Amino acid sequence: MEGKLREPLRELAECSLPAALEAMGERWSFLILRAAFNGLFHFEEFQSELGIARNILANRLARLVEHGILMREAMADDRRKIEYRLTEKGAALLPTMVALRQWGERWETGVVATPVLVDERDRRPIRQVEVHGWDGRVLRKGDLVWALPEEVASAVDPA
Amino acid sequence: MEGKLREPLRELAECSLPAALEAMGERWSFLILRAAFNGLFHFEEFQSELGIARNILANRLARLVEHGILMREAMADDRRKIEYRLTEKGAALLPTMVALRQWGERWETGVVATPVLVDERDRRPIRQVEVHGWDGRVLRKGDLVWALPEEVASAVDPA
DNA sequence: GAATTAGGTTGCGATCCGCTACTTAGTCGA
DNA sequence: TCGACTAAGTAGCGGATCGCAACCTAATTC
Repeated sequence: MEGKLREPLRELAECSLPAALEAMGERWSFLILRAAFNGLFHFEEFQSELGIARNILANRLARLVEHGILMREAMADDRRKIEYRLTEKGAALLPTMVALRQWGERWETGVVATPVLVDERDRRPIRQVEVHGWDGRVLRKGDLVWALPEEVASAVDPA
Repeated sequence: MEGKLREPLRELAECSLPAALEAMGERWSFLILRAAFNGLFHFEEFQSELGIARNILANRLARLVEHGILMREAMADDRRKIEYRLTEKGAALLPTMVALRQWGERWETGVVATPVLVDERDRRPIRQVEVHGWDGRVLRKGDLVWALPEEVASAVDPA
């Protein structure tokens, strides 16, 4: 029952988790990302809201820009001001960030944060982020297997 | 259109993302977790597969045990051997880990990893991990708002 | 009881983090 | 147009963390 989910770790190069962590794995990166999701765009905003040291913040912002997660743009009306905003690639981290936050709520702080994240349309709380199979079933640890490309049932294939 | 998703960052204590990062935000933590998901249990397995320094590995394992993400248990048949295995809390990080990995596949390495994660039951690839609303809609950056508890539509409330 | 193995610990140099102070370029008000 | 101010960094430095190699200890095997 145990070793169902088994990836050949010998080929670490084939796994993109290290690559993702290369971009987002440093201290503060996720908190900066969250601030960007929350509508903060400027150096001083990040600095005062997060309480991060200025040189570290400068370093992280440069790194996130290098990795294409944030865009850096001087504002037209006041060219001192630099706007950092999420790229499509950065915005694509939303599920990861929400999943991590929900995990923290459930298992670390133990309380649902106030205010709560809701769907703007119906003002209901969002669902837990889960792993779903092709048929929509929620998959847990034991439901996953690694398969070679030729072993994968294709989407047009009837089951 | 921009600042839709806005959390009052002044109350950082209310957000559990920092708490989650406290537990999982250090170097190697996620890769150790992935190895644990992949059926590795022993110190030497982690060490040789990840190539992590022994003192750092010892430190991370102790930390993950402290946080209740891994369990540490000496094996009955050979009491030198220690088994580290995922707790329920650790297993609950699956969606976060898969989301991060999928993001890396899509945006960093650019290739779908081989082998591929499939649902054991139908051998089809799993879905992308997404944020869903109460009604099942996929929610993106602009679809989310923060709401105080009294503003949240309850599940029994008719829309 | 000697050799081996699992899981660490220790020491040390290199890197990273965080704090404070300083700098530089652009803007504003008189 | 000159001085004050502000946004976004950079520089210097002490402390913490990382990574490598060597060593250690208890349990097991021969």
